[in-house]
Amino acid sequence: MITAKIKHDCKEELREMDLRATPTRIAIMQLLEKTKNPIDVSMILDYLKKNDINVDPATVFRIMNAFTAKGLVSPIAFQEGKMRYELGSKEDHHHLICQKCGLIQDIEDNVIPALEKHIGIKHNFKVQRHSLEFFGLCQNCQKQYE
Amino acid sequence: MITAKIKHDCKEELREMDLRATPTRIAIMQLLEKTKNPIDVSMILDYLKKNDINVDPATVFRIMNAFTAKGLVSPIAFQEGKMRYELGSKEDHHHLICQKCGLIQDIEDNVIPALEKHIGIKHNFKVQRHSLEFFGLCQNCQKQYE
DNA sequence: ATGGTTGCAAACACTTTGCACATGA
DNA sequence: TCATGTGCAAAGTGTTTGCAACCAT
Repeated sequence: MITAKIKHDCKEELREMDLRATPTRIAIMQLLEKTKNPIDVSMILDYLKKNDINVDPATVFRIMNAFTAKGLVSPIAFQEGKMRYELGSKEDHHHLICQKCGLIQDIEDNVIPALEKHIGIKHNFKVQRHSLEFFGLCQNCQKQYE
Repeated sequence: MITAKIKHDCKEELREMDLRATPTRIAIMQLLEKTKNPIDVSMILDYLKKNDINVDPATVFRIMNAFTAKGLVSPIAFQEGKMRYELGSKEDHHHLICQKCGLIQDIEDNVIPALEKHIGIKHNFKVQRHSLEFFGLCQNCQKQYE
């Protein structure tokens, strides 16, 4: 039997987090859900504008900070001088970032947890979170240099 | 017998890279050499001011960009919204960053190269560089929560 | 009704840039 | 000498904040 795929109600999800379900917040949640890659504030603004929701950038920053504080999203910084955000706090995946076309792929990982344990023991450092990204060339962009 | 520890002449090092050895650049090189942690521009400015070298921030940014372009330093971004720099392009170490006191420790690593090879094979992604940092609590700061 | 949210304007931090002047090789 | 480096001022991003108006509950 196939388990029912619960299409999560963003409105519910927000209220559960003590956040009021405003149109802007709902739209951002929907964007986050349908976007696989970490997105930044300007991408969010573009999306909202396309959907006739005209918001001030400051509001989006405030929303993303609220979402982060509630653990709804994880902030992640590539080396761009700005923050990106992705849904949830999926600790066990990392990113492959193509330096040419910007493609972002997720990769699963099982070696970092072991490394964290090792660090705890050897360096007496209590790891709370980590950040691991690989920068390079995706399959497509490699071809163009052959 | 002890191998002679060559105290590298910053002036030489700069000229070898086709960079003119100005007092500011020499001082920054010296700071980088004696500082173990990655440092940011404001730290560099503080240091220079203490040594009676009064420079414009723009100049320091230009210098760090030049150093980066020549491979003298590696830029590294923690999650702070600014760049830090460390000498050389030591690819095989990572950082433990204490979220409470800011202490930065280096750790050696041998597992990432294997992971990169695996990524190349499995995902057809050509890794050029990576970034790995662990955020948490150093030995000292852990004690204060006991 | 009322406390959380937003718009707007201003401010802040980091970084880059144009141009004239200064300086290292 | 003269290409390179610097100071200064201005501008460009990304982000935060204060305050009055607004709206979800």
